[in-house]
Order: sequence, then C-alpha cells, then structure tokens
Amino acid sequence: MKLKFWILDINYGLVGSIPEIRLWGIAEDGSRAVVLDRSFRPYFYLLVEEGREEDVKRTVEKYASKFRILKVEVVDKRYFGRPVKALKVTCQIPKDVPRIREEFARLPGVKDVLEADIRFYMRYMIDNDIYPSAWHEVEAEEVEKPAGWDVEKVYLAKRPPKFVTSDAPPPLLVYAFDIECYNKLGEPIAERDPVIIIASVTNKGDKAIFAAEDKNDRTIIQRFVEDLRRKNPDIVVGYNSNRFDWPYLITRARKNKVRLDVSRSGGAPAQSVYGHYSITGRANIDLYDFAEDIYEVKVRTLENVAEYLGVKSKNERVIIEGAYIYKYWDDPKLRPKLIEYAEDDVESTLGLAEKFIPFAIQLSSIVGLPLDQVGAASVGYRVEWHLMRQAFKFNELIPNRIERPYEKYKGAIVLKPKPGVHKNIAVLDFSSMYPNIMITKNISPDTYVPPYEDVPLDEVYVTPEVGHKFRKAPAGFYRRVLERLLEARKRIREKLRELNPESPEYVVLNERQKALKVIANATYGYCGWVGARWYKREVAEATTAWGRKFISETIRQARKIGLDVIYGDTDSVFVRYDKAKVEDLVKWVERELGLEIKIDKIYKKVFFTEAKKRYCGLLPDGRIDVVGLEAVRGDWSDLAKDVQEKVIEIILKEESPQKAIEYVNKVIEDLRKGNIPLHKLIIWKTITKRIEDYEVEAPHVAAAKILVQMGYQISKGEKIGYIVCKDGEKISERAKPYIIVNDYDEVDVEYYINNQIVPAALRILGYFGVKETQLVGKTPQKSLLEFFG
DNA sequence: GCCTTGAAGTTACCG
DNA sequence: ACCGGTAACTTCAAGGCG
Repeated sequence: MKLKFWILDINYGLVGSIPEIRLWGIAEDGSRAVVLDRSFRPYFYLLVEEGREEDVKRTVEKYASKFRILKVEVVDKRYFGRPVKALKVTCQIPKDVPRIREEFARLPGVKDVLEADIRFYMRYMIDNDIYPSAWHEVEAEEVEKPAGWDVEKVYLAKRPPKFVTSDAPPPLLVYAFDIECYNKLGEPIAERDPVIIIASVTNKGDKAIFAAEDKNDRTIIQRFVEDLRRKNPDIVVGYNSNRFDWPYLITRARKNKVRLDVSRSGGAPAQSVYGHYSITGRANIDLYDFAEDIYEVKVRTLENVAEYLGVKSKNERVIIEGAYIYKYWDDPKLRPKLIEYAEDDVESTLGLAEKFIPFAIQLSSIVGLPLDQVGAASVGYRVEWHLMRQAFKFNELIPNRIERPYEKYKGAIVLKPKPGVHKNIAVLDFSSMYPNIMITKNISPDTYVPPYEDVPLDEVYVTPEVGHKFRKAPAGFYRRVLERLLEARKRIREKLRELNPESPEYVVLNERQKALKVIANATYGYCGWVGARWYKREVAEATTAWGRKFISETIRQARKIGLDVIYGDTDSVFVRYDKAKVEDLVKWVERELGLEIKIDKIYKKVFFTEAKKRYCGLLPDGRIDVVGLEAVRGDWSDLAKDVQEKVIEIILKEESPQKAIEYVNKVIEDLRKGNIPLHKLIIWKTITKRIEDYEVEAPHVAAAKILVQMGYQISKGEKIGYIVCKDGEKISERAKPYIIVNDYDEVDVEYYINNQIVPAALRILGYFGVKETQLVGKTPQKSLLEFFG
C-alpha cells in the first residue's frame, strides 16, 4: 500500500544484526505511525593515494569478516570540486563505524577517512533525500506493532520514502510542561530537593496540575509520566527543559525508583546531541533555544519572553521569585498562589510553542535536522547540515571537522557619522550583500586558486586588497547553495504577495522564507568559522573585501552625484533624501556593481553623535528607532534606559534640550526622594566564563560570588542582576544581587545619578552643549557639600 | 603613599 | 562552538609627584 506521512522523529534500532531505520510520524489520516526501513547500511569513504585504489581495496577486503564489512567499492566522487576516486566501505552495524574508521585510517595508502562521523539516521535521510518535518510517500506494508509502542500503525517500507512537500504540517498535539521544586537555599539540587509541582497543558486545552504529597515527589512523577503517555503528544515543550526540567526529573525518578518512560517506544528521555534530550517518537523542544534569538528581550525569562510576544502579560499572571517558592509551598494559605503560578508558567510555555514551532518546522525541513535537534543546534551546525545535504546532491565528499588555529582577517567598513540632527535621511541597504557577493564572485573553497597556481587572469575573479583568486567557472559550492536559497526565498515572497496574511498557508510560507534568510545570511559567518568543515579564511576574507569595495564605490558615487552621505555600515548608506538622485544611485549600483540596493527606510530626523554604530531616528509614522545606544542595551539599568529613551523622544520630536534637562532633573529628584521602584535599578550582566577564570573582579562577578555563597550554582551564560549599594570603594564591592536588596536605604543613589542617568542622558544632550551640572539640578552636589563640609 | 592615566578585561551591541 | 568592527564601562597597575 501507499502511505503519505509527515516525519516527526527518526532513530534506528537493531533487529538481530539488521539496522532498522524508524521514521516516526503522522499519516495523512491523522494516525500516528512508524515506518521501518531495513534496507539501509552504514558506510564511509577512504581517500587513498592516487593509483592505489585497487591495492587498498584488497587490503580492506581482508578485514571484511573481522569488521562485518559488506562491500568495498571504488567510486567517483568530488573533493573540493576535484574529481577523485574514493573507496566506499559499507558495513553492517552503525556502531562499528568509529572503530573501523580508526583501524583503516592507519592503513598504508589511506590519506583520510571521510564521512565516518555522520550519524546513521542522518546518513539515511541525506542519501534518500528525506526531510524531517515534511511530507513523504512510501510504498509499505503494515506489520505487527511491537509491544509498548504508543502508535497506531507500524509499516515496513518496501523502498525508502520519497519527499513530497514541506507544506502545512498535520495537526500536531503539543504538550507543554513545567516543574517547580522545593528548596530553601539558593538553587534546587536534584539529589536533595523534591519536585513539588508538575504542571502540563496541551494545545487542546487539556490541563493537569500535579502537586506532591508534602515533599514526596514519587507519585507526582508517576502521574506525570502516565499523563504524558496517555495524552500521547507529538511535541513536548518546556522552557529551559534541556538544561533544567529533564535532567532534574531524570535524577528524581532515579532516586524514587520510578521509570520516566515518556517516549513512544517506552523509554526515558535520553541525553543526545547539542545538549538536548531526545524522546523517541516525539519532538522534545526546549523553547529557550528559540527565545535566545529574540534580541529585543534582554533578560530572557519565560515571563519576559511571553510578555514580549503577547502570549501572557505580566500584569495578568502570578510571579513568584524562585527563591521564595518554598515559602508558598509551606504556607497552606499561599500554596494556591503557587499552583496558579505554575499554571501561568505552563500556559506561557504553550503560548511560546505556538509562536516558535512553525518556524522550527521550516528550519528543520530546510537544514534537515530533526525537529527536536534543530533548535538545540547552534547556528554553525544548522548551516553545516544544510551544506552537507547539498554536498551529497553535488556528489561532493564532506570534509572532516578538523582543529585549526584561529586566523584574523579584515571585516566590514564603518563610516564615521556626521554628528547632529539630520532631516529627511534615506537608508539604502544592499540586499543580502554577502550571499550575493559570494554568488557573483563565485567565492568558494573549491573555486579558490592558490597563489602558486598559474591561471589565466581572465578566468578568475581577483579580490581587491587581498588578491585572492577564484575561478569564474564552474559554479562553486557556495554559489550553488546560496543561489538555491535565495531563489527559493524569492519565489516564496512572490507567492506571499498573492496570499491573505491571515491564511494558514501564508504563515507556513512566511516562516519558511524567514528560515531561508537566516540560513543564507549565516553562511558567510560559517565559512569564516575555524570550526567549520568548509572553513576557508580566504573565502571569508574575499567576501568582506568585495563588500568594502562595493560600499566604498557606492559612497563615492553618491557624493559624486551630489548626495550628502551621513553614515554607512557594512552594507548600508545613509544619505539626505533626494528622490531623483537616489533613484540614479540605485540604478548605478545595479549597473556597475551587479548588486541590488534598496531604500530600507526614510527617517524624518536622525541623530548621530561622533560614535559609530549608535544613533536614533524618527520615522514618518512617529515611531523612534534607537540603535546601539544605552537605551537598547541589556547592561544598563531600566532607570538609565528610560531616561535616555525619553530624552531621545524630546530631542527628536520637540527639539528642546531645555525640556530634556528639566525631565532629567525631575527623575534625579524622584530618585533622591526614593520614588523610583527598586527593580528599575537592576543592572543585568552575563557570566561568560567560569567564575574562577575571571581576571578582574567586575561588579557582576562580585555579585555572582555572593550568589554562590548563598547556594546558587552560577554557570556560563547566566545573567546576574545586581544593584549598586552604599558602603565600599569599588563598584564591585558595592554591587549586590538584587534579590538581597530590599530597602531603598541600601541603594547608592549617587552611583545611579553619576554612572547611569547622567551618562545615558549626556550621550544625547552632550551634543547640545548640556553639562553634567545642569542635569544633576539644583540639589547641591557631593563636591560642593564636601567643600563646605 | 596618593593621584592620574592608560592598558587590559569585559560585555553587548551593529550589520 | 557563525564573522569582524565598535563603544563603553570597570579594574588594575604603572608612572608621576612629593
């Protein structure tokens, strides 16, 4: 029979000594199904010295029975664009590959072992052009369902499924969950502290809250497992679940001797690649991975992200500080509040899932990583899997990941801005500048011509400044890959114009074009990453060099035709708007540089200081853009950010420095009176390394050390919120974690005036000649007090 | 020993 | 575990002064 199904998860198992690929998915009729394929075997390649193919082949064949090798064949492949003969070694058991790889790497005549580090199920998908999170068709027969599998049907494939479409996914059952733990000191420790609440809700509105019997969490873990298995979701989501909830539950389950069997094949979540947990047959997604990409939210707590996305307002929910959860648990009058809090959390989590999953699905089907891995994988790996897929299609061997030393190279140009307020300024942007440069100049590791190689100059593109040469033909790997991405995106965007933005089809396609853009834009960064399989410094270096040339020439041309250039950064040019001249420039760029440049926006007014990468502008609709300034940085207090934002608004809309001064005076007065909420004084900074590795005792490091003393475990990537208090010389001595600052009297008000409000306001007002003394107002200053005192 | 100064360390931003 | 360019803060140690 023929079956159309959507792939949700993939793994493999051994049936005797037969590796069996298991494609977990949803059939067209809505049934949950697994498609088994026993036809595929693991393999890898040996790159051998030229002419020794047959010789090495015979040697390898001698090991056939020892290593359960099925086949050795000489095949025609390409390696960095050059035709090569490689030995394809096919084995029986996937787990044997690492060992065989090591043995064969040592054989005489073997230069390299390639593609031996690609996981079996990924290999299967790549070779058969199968995409996760997409529809496929397969000729299959129904077989008996193994005991304990939570699916309706199991099929055995007659041949590998065929990709059909990555259009709208089937209705997917999403199960959001969240746990609360009991701990009095610092952070909960799984070995010691019980889980007290487990909350879950599905996208069908099916809610379940399990509360522990006092501090015994055995039953609720059991009930959670039952609940999850009974509801049998396709997707399980949490917030920070890969780093917290799952490892925590796994430890608690072990301690309680409870089985955490939530997968569709009856097992527990298993630690997998990219630091994620895999739940067989379902997609376990940690939404924090996607929240990380929302740069507008600086402190990415569940509450903050949910609020930003319009999922749940902070005003309409219970918020309990982690450190006080135990108090709410212990007090019978407060406990209902805690339950409510857990409910709000899990509802927010589900809300986030609805926002992120459509994008995740598209990203998954484009780069080819299973839905549960694609969020956990870093940008570099997402790009790389996309490239690996393409390499297979082009018959290119996939290079190994090797350790390389870091090499510096020059990046983009940033112009010095013209300081001041400028009116009617157009921002021109090159469309996808780096991808298009790589395409038009055919920049790729396989088209690179090293300096020692002679080649007629008319056959290569010679890079300005650095001189790297790349063949004009044939099309390089990066060109082919990027062209495909940009064309696909263009097609989708054209289609989107005809669709109703409310339609489900629009949503799917819009997420898809966003995912295509993300991958295309990240490909340049990938090629300059020393960890990349397709790393080539010259490739990255040539791309930025052409970029510098193009923007410089555009600026020169703009000036030549009389456009006033205010600023520029990498691929953008800010000019005083003159419709005719701008149109001329756009055409010139297209004609002379072969690239597209477009008006991105027109500012009614834009303000620059002397600093690069920092400005603010007023848009025609009255909105204000703030770029790079303190107001958009996460490491300034809300107090300072609010002040700067307001100052910017006054300057851009009313052009009145005097009014801005009065406003700042008022804020400082409020601060001195204690009329500013404490939370506005919190300064957030990330811990970027192990605490003991810091060379300098920065304020946030000092605050983190206090937290460690209190029993918190501070790990890399964590944000520390501190308030600067009185008593102490250095700021680091005065910085206290905000959770231990309860009284306004502790706050060092002078710090917030001199190091937060004043610099943030003066950044803007300084240009208008405003001095610090005018901002701090009539209240006598410290220096004067000292003088008279 | 105190104060100034600039380098170094650190973070977060822009495109 | 994508890139380089950039601003800005805080700490820290060297250098200057007396």
